[in-house]
Formats: sequence, structure tokens, C-alpha cells
Amino acid sequence: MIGVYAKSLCHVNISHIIIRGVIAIERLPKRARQQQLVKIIEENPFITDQELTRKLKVSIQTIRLDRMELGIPELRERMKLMAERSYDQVRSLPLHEVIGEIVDLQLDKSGISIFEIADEHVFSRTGIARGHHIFAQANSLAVAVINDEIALTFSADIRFVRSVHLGEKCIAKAYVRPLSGSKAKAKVEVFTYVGEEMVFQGNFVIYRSTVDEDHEGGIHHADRH
Amino acid sequence: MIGVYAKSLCHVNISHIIIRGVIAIERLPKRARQQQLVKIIEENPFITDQELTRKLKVSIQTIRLDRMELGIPELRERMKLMAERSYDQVRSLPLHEVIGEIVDLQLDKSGISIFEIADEHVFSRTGIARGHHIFAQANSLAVAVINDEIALTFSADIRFVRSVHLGEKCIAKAYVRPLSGSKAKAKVEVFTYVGEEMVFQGNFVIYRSTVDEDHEGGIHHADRH
DNA sequence: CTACATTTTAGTACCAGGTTCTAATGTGTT
DNA sequence: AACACATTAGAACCTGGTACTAAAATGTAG
Repeated sequence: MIGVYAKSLCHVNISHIIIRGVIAIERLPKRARQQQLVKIIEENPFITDQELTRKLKVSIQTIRLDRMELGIPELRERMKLMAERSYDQVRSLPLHEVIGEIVDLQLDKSGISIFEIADEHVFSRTGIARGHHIFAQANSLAVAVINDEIALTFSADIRFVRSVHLGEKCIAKAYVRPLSGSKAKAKVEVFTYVGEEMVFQGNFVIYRSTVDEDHEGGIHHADRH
Repeated sequence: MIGVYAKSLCHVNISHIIIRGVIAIERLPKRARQQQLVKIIEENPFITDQELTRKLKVSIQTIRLDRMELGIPELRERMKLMAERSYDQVRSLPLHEVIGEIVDLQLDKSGISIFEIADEHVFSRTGIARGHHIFAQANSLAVAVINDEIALTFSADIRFVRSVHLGEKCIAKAYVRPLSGSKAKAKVEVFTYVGEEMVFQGNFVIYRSTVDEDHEGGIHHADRH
């Protein structure tokens, strides 16, 4: 948000800084103030210039010159940017609902979902996807493929075959293998691929119930309809 | 955001509505317009009153009266609310990084994290937490407790003992059981409780590596065996 | 048709929180 | 003193409104 810097509105002549070492020090007050300003705004983006004058003990014009030099937009602009960013996120992250986009679904038989690894899913240092996102895709799909009012993961046995990296497109395929013996549970096998390569494999046991009771004893995973 | 309604600024006399059935129909244009207005603003909160006049073909005063009656704040206020909401979220949701708050950590031995189930984690219909959030807490903790540069989940064997509900506080406890035979892997057992009750149990095998290379080839490590 | 209620439009004054521009006043340096 | 740079002041203007008053249009009942 901040981080856009001076459009050379700062008149400081480089020769001055280099040649007259003293000046750089004498001028620090300004720089120090600007650093302060950046910090204050960073930790409270909702502050007005008026309030800033009180904090920094300088005139409002100075505050505004400083914002100019630092490329910090006015309060309303800052709020607008934040609002827009959050609005975009809300649109692009119904991550809470279903992870991945379901592209094919044959209830009680099979399903396919696609999930692309973005910045927010990886360890920033390595660019490797965190396991729970891969799991979430598979789990969401396993639950979605069960044709029941309520479907909940009972247990899972999973394996991360290889690490998945930023930008890779994970294609998860789920196959339902009905468990003989129990009508209340179904086994769902999920295989996740990047291209030809299998990166994840999981065996889910999903609890199913057309009845609306029986909420205890398991995790209800789907409430479609 | 919207959803706060008329402070009886609307003069409609109830007797009129009830007694003169026709009126209700005749008045629909206004109501219809207001519904339209709500819809338009909902799908584009960044619209100004000016732009709304063009869309709805009424004067700007009408737009403003409508907003009043519907309790819809002005554009700037809407943006401010969104910005504040997202600011709070940014503060409370480094959800991508670690799920749950780690309250105790003895590297390579044990760890405890707390995670409270909020609206965004549950199926809205049942108020029951989605499994992958419970898993994510456990997985995050299992990874965090490993004292290594890189730690990745290799496999997991998990069980959802009972469903977790909105508002419940999940306390996950992780214990590291070194795997004999392999220095590159560690077994981590995680138990998640709500109060006294165990709600989740998982056995994780975490791949560890003090070496910083080997980023390619994958979890690498995994496909060596 | 008249009287009245309601809805819509118009217009003014005012506000916050700025931008933009010009100009004056420090303050430090050589 | 002469100059550079920093700081402050002030006025005009902008957006996107609120608050309020008042007139016009429209509907509706008797």
C-alpha cells in the first residue's frame, strides 16, 4: 500500500548529500519524521492528516508534502484501496465453501475438481504448497461426490506423493467405492495429479446420512440442498 | 452491510396498505426500484449516487431518500466499512500461515495450539465445522513442532471422532515420536480436544530436512522411496 | 372535480478531507 | 549577503455526500 516512493519531488541534490556529510545528518529530522509518518500510517491507515499534525507536531502542509514525497495516498484513497482489495478477495476466496472448482460430478460415482496453487497456499520461503490445502481440495471433493443430505468425513488416510509448487494446477479425481456391510459409510478414493504426475493420494471414509439426525458422532461435511 | 432498514422515515401508513389493496400494487414501482437499488449496490458497492441516477432513471434526491429508507450508507461510508472489516481480517487471519494460535511449543517434542471455530469454518446450515479446518490446525501444528528448515507432511492417518460446532475452542496437542530407522522423517501424533472431549486424532509423518538444497525433485524425498 | 396524501424533484447551505497552486517565512550554509 | 531547502499559510477548488426547505407531480378517495 505504502511503498510507492518519491517522484523526485524531493529536491535534495545528491552532490549535497555526498559532499556535505553534515547536511545529511542535519536533514535527518525530515527523514526521521517521514519514517515516523510511514510507520504511523502503516499501523493505523485510518488516520487523517489533521490527526497526524498532532502526532508529529508539524503543520498540515508539511504532512501533505511528506505524503506526496512518500507516495502515500490520502485517507479516502487508502480506504478505497483496502475496500477494493477485500472485495476482490471475497470474490475469489469462497475457500471456505468448496476448495477447488468442481468440473465433473457423478453423484455416488466419481468427481473431478481443479485447484490452482496461488501465493496464499504456499510456504513463502520455498513456494511449496501447504499440505492442508491439498487435503482440503481432496476432502471437499470426497464430500461433494456423496449424494446425501449430510456427508461428513469420518476418517482419512492420506499420502503426499510429491510436493506441489506455486502455480501448479491440481486435478483431483474421486471414485466412490461403496463399503459393503455399512450403508452409512462410503469409501472415497481421491487421486490428485499435476499433469501426468500423481502428487497426492487419499482414502476417505465418508459418513453419510439421509436422516437429519445423528449429528453427533462425526463431522458433517456437506449440506448441499 | 445492507440490511439495516427504514427508521420509519417511510411515511407509509399501515392502514393504507392493508385496506387499499390496490395501493400496494400501485406503489410497487417505488418498492421495486428500492429492491433494484439494493441489488445494484450489493453487486457493486463502489457506485456513486450519480451513477445510480443513470441506472434507475430517477433524480439524485430520490436515490438518496431511498438509501435513507433502506439504511444504506453513502459510498464513502460503505468503503470505510469494507476497509475496516478487511483490516480486522488481515489482523486476525494469517490463516494461510498457521491455522490456530500456537500457545506452547517444545521443538521436536510437543506443541499446543488453540483454534476457535468461527462462522467461516462451518457449514452454515448445521453449524458444524468443515473437516479440513480441523485437519489444517493439526497439520499446521505437526509441521510447526518439527525443528527444521523445511518440514513437509508426508502422510497422515486421521480420524474425526466427533463433529465440532460453531464457537467451540479446539485445543490440539502434538507429540513427536521419532521414527527409528529414518532420520529424515518424524512421526507426530496430534489429538484435538474440545474441553475434555477428544474430537480429532491424527498420525502424521513429517518429512524433515536440515539441508537447504533438494528443493527440486520433491517432497522430493518422498519419491526416493 | 376537489382535497389530500404521498412521491419525486429542485435547490441551497454546509461538511470532511482532501488537491493544487502561489507565496511568504524560517533556517542553515557558504 | 546570497542561496538552497524546509516549513507554513492561505485561497480556490473538488468529490460525494448530509440536512433542510420547498415546490411540483402523481395518485386516490370522496
